[in-house]
Amino acid sequence: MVERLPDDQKLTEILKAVSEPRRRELLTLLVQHGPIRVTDLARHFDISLNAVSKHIKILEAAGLVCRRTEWREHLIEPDMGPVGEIDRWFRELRSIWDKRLDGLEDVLSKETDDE
Amino acid sequence: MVERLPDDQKLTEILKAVSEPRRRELLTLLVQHGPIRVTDLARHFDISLNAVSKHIKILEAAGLVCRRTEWREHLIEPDMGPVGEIDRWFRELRSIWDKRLDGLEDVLSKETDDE
DNA sequence: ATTTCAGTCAACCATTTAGTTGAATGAATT
DNA sequence: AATTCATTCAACTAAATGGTTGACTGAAAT
Repeated sequence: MVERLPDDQKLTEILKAVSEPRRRELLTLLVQHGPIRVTDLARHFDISLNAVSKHIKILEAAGLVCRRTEWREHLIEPDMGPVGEIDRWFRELRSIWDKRLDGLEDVLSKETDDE
Repeated sequence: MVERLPDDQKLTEILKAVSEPRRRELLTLLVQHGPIRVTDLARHFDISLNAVSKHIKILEAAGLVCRRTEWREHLIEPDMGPVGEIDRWFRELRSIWDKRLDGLEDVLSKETDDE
């Protein structure tokens, strides 16, 4: 069986968050615009304010966004940090891949025929 | 309104594909193991062969995996290529962010308040 | 000729997801 | 006192998702 890494859950949360096109748009607007209120954010999209609010909660849970609340107004701003987790995963995967290919060269020198 | 990039759809496909923990496990096993048959792949997981088959199709559609079919036997092997798309997206996002921060310094000197 | 086998396809089910509308909250403004 | 306002919460709907079981295919092995 395949071992499940401990940070798997967090990585899943991050990846699921950014796999939604609208959430990526949201994120893009956030990095372009900087801190912005939920309502103003919603104005740029053709979905309801509520939908935007929910998307933000998901981004927030993933740590991709943080919120500074000042009574009614919630200032939302992006946090690129968690995207590094994705990068780390990718890097690890590639390292495993490379390691295997290195090992393969040894096998090739022995001429062990296997495809 | 927010502009939608043309490669958005492909990126979504890739991200959705890897956002599924089991698919990441599948991918991990693939890079560790190299080309492997669907059935052998499935043996490592506690879900049905059919479920694995479906996951592979999704990975394949995203270009993360390719398949060499030889009659009944389908040899599956990973392709890290598309993960670069994720990286590119991330990099672009960060570049926008950095650009904005640079601009912000100018704004701070002018003190033009605008939301 | 029958069975075995690797894999997909099809139909179905339960859960999650993205969206909606319609409250409720409670300070600030009128 | 009544209204406005920014946001979330709750309930609902439709669609997508991940899983299952049960065919089906057609060469190879018995």
